[in-house]
Amino acid sequence: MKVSNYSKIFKALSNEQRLNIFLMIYKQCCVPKGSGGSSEFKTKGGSCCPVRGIQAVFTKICGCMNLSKSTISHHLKELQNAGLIICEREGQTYRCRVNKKTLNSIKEFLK
Amino acid sequence: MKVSNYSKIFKALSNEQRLNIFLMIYKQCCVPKGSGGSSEFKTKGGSCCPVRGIQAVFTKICGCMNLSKSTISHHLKELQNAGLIICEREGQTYRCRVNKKTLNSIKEFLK
DNA sequence: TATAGAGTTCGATGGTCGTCGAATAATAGA
DNA sequence: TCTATTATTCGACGACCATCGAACTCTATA
Repeated sequence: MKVSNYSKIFKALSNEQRLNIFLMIYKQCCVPKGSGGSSEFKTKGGSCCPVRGIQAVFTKICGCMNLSKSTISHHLKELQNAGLIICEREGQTYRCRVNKKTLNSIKEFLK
Repeated sequence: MKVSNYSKIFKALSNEQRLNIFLMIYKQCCVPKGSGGSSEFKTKGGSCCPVRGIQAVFTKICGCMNLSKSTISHHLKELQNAGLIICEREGQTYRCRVNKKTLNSIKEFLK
């Protein structure tokens, strides 16, 4: 993979909100709203519900973040373009999962 | 480490030129000028000289990239702010090395 | 102290990014 | 086919980023 490709991947992860979305998909759970001060990324058991299985859904992500739908749609597209996630329509909803191939090549790159 | 911290690190690596500088320091060698098309990051034996030891120097970096001194200075600062490299003045020159601690925490983060 | 070399800071500029709301498209079910 | 729900696209806008050249500072040495 070219250097420019890796920089694209890093760019996709360089926005905090987008990184949160990625982690949400990665961990199949939601970030607490306004958790800026916490010292670690945490799962929340309250109003933000974990997503079953290996896939997170657009609507769930929207419900967990203070961002408009259009912004989240945009961020998901960026993550897809970078090859970090794979998304599929499933009826009316939209399911996303992490692309482990890309994740592995970053790990390899940083070795 | 906070999510926002990781996004900062990724941001530092999100610019292709800056990533090249980082790799140059990481690999203690220089990128060939205009190697955009190559499929991999390569060392060049020609006009771009490898830097001895574990440290790369400002001037060497300048000599290997088509960027102004001020731009390179700026990029080095960004890499420092992200904690990716450690720089020290040594007389008239400037030596940089990779901060392995940060590199390790990214690896851990992506695990 | 004068000079040269090495790196930094500053201000400007064109380009990209993150975000929004509104309008639109796609789908499922009544 | 009508309606509600879900997601996408569009246009706008302010903020941030990458880059440059010029001016500056710092250090070593003649």
